[in-house]
Amino acid sequence: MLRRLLQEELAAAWRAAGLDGDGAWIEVTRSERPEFGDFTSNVALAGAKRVGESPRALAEQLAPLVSEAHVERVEIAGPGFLNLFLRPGAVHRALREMLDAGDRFARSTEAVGTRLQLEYVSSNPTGPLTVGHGRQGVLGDVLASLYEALGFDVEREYYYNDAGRQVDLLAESLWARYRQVLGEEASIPDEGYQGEYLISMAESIAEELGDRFPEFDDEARRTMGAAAVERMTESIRGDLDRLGLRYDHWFSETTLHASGEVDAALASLTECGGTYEKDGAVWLAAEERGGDRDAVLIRSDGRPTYLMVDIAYHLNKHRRGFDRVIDVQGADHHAEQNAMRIALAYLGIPEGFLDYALHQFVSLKSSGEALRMSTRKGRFVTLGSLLDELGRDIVRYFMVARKPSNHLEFDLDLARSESLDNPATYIQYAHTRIASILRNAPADALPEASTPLDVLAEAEELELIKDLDGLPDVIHEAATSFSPHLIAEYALNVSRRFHAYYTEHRVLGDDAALTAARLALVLMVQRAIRCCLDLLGMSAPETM
RNA sequence: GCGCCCGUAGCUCAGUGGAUCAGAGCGUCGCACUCCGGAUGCGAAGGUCGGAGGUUCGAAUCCUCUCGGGCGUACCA
Repeated sequence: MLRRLLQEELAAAWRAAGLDGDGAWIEVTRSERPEFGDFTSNVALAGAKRVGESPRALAEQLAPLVSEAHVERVEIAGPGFLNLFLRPGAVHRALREMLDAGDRFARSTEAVGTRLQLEYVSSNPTGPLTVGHGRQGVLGDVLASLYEALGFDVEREYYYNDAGRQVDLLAESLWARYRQVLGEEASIPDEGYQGEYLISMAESIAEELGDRFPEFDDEARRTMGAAAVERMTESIRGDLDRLGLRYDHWFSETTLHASGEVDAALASLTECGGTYEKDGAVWLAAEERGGDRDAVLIRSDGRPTYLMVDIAYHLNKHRRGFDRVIDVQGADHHAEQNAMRIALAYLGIPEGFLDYALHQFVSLKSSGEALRMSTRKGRFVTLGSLLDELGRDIVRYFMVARKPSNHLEFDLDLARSESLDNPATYIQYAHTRIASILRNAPADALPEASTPLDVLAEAEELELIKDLDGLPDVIHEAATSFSPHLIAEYALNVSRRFHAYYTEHRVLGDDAALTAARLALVLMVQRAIRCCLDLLGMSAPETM
């Protein structure tokens, strides 16, 4: 990678100047404009304070010490930036290395052996998945792929609860719908599920069972609950599958209760001094550790709260031997995170064990109208209906193209567009177009390992190569800052640069040497785009 | 009231560990094809980066205040 290469050379220059330290802190970035060279370093600006010299003087001192192996010349600009102009040969060598690395050119081995678990969606089987779950699912899945690209051993987990109070409420709501279908007056409980999805379910149950449950007794509760959970689980799994989300592990909350892990977690917490009793309930002493307020762990009626069970769940994750876990959650869960961190701190689990990747909500825009989502109130657009209309690729792209911390306004008009106005289509088209070039290329024109690349002299070609060369950095940044949108943006940029290059320069021509080199270049462009599409979970079509 | 997120071009958004940061897409207007997939490309117009102070040689970026929007602030999950 060119950036790392230059970083090392600047560090070498730093040492050659007899300055303190190894220069590992030096930053090198792609230049914004051609007149600022290919890469720029802030070494003199950031280093000035370290050695007590003026940035300008330090720059003058370092510039001549930069090796000429890759750098043609160094210019000092502005307050003391070092602008590095590469020799074309260095760029060609970078392309050669990428070609030689094959399909794994953008992957890293930096984290091999580290076990990471990601948990996302984790919706209970009490209603259909919404577009909000869709965003979380894509976010989680793409993060998982990104971490895999860094070499992590990643496990994707879905946590759910198919028993307890919420399911009872679901059962009662379904029973009320069922009585309504049979022509009776029946009302859904106040905290129940108002969604219309229970109506069609009630219809088929009424047809199947007739008037067998006039009262909401124990048997009705069990039957209704089981029927609702079964159908909802089926619906959820179907949507996840269609969105391309595959899990390694499904974790049922019930097992935590059955195994005694909830009780055990409470006991450990108490042993560590993290709990106290008040008003007949057991509380987490959060304020003592800097939390906003203490939180109930065991209600006065003896039932554990969601938080208590979640603590047991995270203890379970830790026991399973993961080095790190990342929970992907919506912004509405923010408050709970502090309590969880404090609980884990009490239990002596290292701070770096748990990370939260937070995301804001999704609204849909179609000719100006926006819908808010709420499962309980039954107001939402389902993920399923969105998939029906747009398909996996488009849904995934739009879900992940925005920074997670921002609200996502899903532009249905743009998503529906089948033309290249649609960025998802535009990127895929670049891939397809290259596939077409490769199909048209005569067999003897195809590049080989020894194909000379130095005939690639156009500015657009060198820029393209530098872009390709930067992909590993983009992947690293996207993973570690929980920012998969950087991949979408990168893919769009490379596609744009390719389309412009294609219009300006012919790949297949009379000059055999030039044709072979250009084929090597576009092959690499295609590989980079395919890598991004793979990471995003989108297809990379050969034809469209 | 308090906590978190967000306010950047008509619209949707990148950029927010300082300097070389005023950017992209869509929309609008104009231009370019005897040729590898025109489902492409090039260009133009368009913004006092919500507002006001402050720190600095330098702020969309850091600090304070303020306005606007979202989400929390349950013995719900």
